[in-house]
Amino acid sequence: MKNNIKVQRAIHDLTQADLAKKIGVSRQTINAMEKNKYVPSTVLSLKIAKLFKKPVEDIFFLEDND
Amino acid sequence: MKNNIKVQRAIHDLTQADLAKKIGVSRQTINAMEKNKYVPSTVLSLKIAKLFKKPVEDIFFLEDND
DNA sequence: TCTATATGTAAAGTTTGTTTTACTTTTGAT
DNA sequence: ATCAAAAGTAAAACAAACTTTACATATAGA
Repeated sequence: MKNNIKVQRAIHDLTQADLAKKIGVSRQTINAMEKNKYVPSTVLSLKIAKLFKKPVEDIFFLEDND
Repeated sequence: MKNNIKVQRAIHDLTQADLAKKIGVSRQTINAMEKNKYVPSTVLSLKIAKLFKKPVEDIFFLEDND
């Protein structure tokens, strides 16, 4: 799975730390998500999508190996 | 977080085992999700949404305590 | 009622998400 | 060139997702 959180952050002018605070996770969690180190929970993706006012599918993308 | 997987299954006439097989998890995982035993990964919610041809937000819902 | 299929549940174990702390590297402004 | 803020990274520890096995309960049809 991939995501475009970094782009959404840029659009909304948020640092990783800002975003982390807003959705209630650590900054490292945001960083790891952006670097595709792991797959976040559905609660996290829903929160991020809500914050950025986009559907989950516009931010997180399935890949062939998923 | 809540979800309406059971309803979607009914609409598509799928058993828990059917759905489990289609998205590549165990039947108990589907059962536990329906009973809100845990929060699935974003890969799972994307796959389920894709299968049911609905946005993730139409199947999974944030609650106040999330 | 008998039987098959679907669903619920539980425990143990493995894998993976997430936090915390801490340090390094990059970037941008002065 | 310097400095501060932002981003990258890593290891240890903990929490949660997910699997496997196994059994119990429900439901519907013959």
